[in-house]
Amino acid sequence: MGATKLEIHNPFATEIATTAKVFAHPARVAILQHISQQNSCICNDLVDEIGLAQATISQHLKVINDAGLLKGNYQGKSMCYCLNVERFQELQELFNSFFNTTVSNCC
Amino acid sequence: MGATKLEIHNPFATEIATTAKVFAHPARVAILQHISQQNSCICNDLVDEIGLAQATISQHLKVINDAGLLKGNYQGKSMCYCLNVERFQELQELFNSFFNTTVSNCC
DNA sequence: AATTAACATCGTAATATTGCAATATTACGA
DNA sequence: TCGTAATATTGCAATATTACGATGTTAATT
Repeated sequence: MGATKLEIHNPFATEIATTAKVFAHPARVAILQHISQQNSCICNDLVDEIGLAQATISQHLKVINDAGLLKGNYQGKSMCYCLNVERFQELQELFNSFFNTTVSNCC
Repeated sequence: MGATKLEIHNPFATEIATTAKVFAHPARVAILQHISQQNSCICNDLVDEIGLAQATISQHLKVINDAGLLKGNYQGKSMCYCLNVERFQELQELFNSFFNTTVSNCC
């Protein structure tokens, strides 16, 4: 054995874990920060900015996108990646509901 | 190649990612939930509760503990695991500062 | 149509994580 | 101190993730 036993855990725990995974790699966090810091739509200066190969950045973008965190469209030849703020806030609330319902009752 | 290139990312991104990893497994989230839901100190009924082997639970507890999230002490023969609420809130604030500084400026 | 720029996808190697059995270790009671 | 219950550690197999070169795809430009 070795793989994660996803099916045995409660849906909320699974949802939190799935969401956390998106943020569990510094490159993805850095990509989100960079997209956020630009005041115009940004394409793959991410490759220069983050310092990983284009294929790798693209792969990370896919993970972020699969979480519903991107809105993209074509502008000329290059993609435009923007943050899906609504979804981002949804995830923030998910985390906060986890944090806020987890308390200590002993010691 | 294949391993995470940790050194190339900014410290904040690395910190968020490291923290997120703790929550990036449903078993660890479930463990935190369970510890939180008990009104007395809890030991390894976690094994029954979560449905993983004792060695596996112990391993996950180590990850959670390494993040500073546990306070434990011995009670009779068994460990008492409690949430370190201060640290937990610290991490919540860390996440929120990430969420709150990440915004969308385009599209 | 051919070229080119910007991405995406595929294949694969390197590394990390997960899970468990087996084996320590630790702390208590007999 | 011996036995036992609870937990930690070790070693290893299975699986997942990360990274990148090579190659495909798409859309604008020539």
